[in-house]
Amino acid sequence: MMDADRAGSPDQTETSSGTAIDSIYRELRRRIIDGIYLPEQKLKIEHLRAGFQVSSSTVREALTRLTSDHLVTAEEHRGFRVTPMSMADLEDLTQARIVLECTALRDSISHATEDWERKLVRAYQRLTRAENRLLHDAASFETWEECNRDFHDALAANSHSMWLKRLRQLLFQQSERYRRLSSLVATSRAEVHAEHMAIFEAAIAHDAERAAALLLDHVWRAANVIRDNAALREALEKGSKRRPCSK
Amino acid sequence: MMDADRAGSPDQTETSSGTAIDSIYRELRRRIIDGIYLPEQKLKIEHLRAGFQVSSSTVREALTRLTSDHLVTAEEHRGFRVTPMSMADLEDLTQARIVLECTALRDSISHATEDWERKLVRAYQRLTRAENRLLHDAASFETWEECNRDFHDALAANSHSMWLKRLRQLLFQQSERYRRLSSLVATSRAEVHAEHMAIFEAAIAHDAERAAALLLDHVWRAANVIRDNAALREALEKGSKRRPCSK
DNA sequence: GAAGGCCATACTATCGATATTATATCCAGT
DNA sequence: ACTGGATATAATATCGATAGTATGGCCTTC
Repeated sequence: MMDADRAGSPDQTETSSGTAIDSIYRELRRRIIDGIYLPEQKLKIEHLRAGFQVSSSTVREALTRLTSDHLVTAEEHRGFRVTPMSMADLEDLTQARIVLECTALRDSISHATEDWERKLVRAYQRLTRAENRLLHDAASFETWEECNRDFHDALAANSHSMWLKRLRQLLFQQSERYRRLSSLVATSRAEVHAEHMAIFEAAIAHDAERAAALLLDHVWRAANVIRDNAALREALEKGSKRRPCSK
Repeated sequence: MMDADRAGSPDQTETSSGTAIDSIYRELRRRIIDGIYLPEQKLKIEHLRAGFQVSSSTVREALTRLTSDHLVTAEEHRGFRVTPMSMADLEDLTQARIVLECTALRDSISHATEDWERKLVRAYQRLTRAENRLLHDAASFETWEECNRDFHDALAANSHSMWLKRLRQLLFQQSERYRRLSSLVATSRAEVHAEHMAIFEAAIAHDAERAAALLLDHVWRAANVIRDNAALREALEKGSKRRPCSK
């Protein structure tokens, strides 16, 4: 009844996920990261319920889950809203990311294995292709972002610490919000690619210190690019004090 | 402001919370950390609902929230259960904690202010008292744990990075689970107190490197104590493979 | 004309019941 | 006996409705 819309292939066990909560959770997450829902925007249950054609409880649980990702903030008796963004938060986030990303990378390298390196090479190559394509095809941004995420995941993947990886991923997701906000069209692609390459090579060479230092720079610069670019957008931030319309 | 839930107000942080979900959330969290609910134990909604005299939705949301703390794990169509514990996880957790605790402490010291130091002194003094009391009053363990938490919170409190503090707190909470599991009766109290004192003095002296190094040792040793003590309990862990009865 | 309290309105929190899905049980077929 | 599968059972996911709270506007009062 409810999933009649995407029915059709009997063999396929559900495209996105079995449970409605989960698919709504994912969709909302996407919208928040993509900036479709703006920071501090109110997320009214009734409104979303109607949009998704599900019951309020379902939306409610999806929102509660988003709270774990710190993408949504709940206030008692005042419902849910998109977690705010600010330059201060970006600064903070970047600092924390550097700690986790670099630690995880060092750890990865110190446990280096054939298998990990193979995967890292693959991720790097895909990213390289995506970065080349991006030079003349601005529409492939989506793909690039995915490859970028996979590459950074791959760098950390070999760390034995699930906790480091888990927390790292949480922060990375947060940083994606900021990256989207500042449509980083103006970024000098070449530089970013050079940074990725340098990190990759240091990692493959098992030079943990060098790799970590390069990664530190990389994360830091990316944040700077966002900050500068978002200088324009900051107006938007300040403007959001006047509570953006929810409808 | 918004996360004042477990802040250092010793007077009243209580059940009187406006919403039912929240009070059940807290109670469940307490039970899990205290080990009343064992690792991997199934948390059946219907059973809890009856116990708390509330509706299933309420319990469900409380459980979903616990997922953020990684105290509860949800599997699709298979409900919720207490997140497993293992020696491997303790190892991992300790490593990650060291990174965050030490970074936060360094950061705290580098921004040192009068006010912070005052608060740190107070927390240290309370902890000292609690540790003395603990020598002849084993029942005051509860209090000690609270003071210990406050002291470590205070060490990190002056860091400007909300993210570091947030993640640090998450991991600290996790470590409390392990501390409880191994009723650390046998711990040589004197040593622990000496470690606390040394960290405190280095922090007050603004010797960030020394303080961080001492804290590293402290966290590491605490984990070792737990591991050794829990060697006995490990049987329990292995035994849990045979899924503990959920009633 | 401004401060303060009261009511209508809009949501949220909570409920109890139903639809779905997994797990355990039991029976046939080899 | 043992595997395979149909059915009963137990829990979960989802629903739709109601009880409870905050918020903003309106009216009274000074």
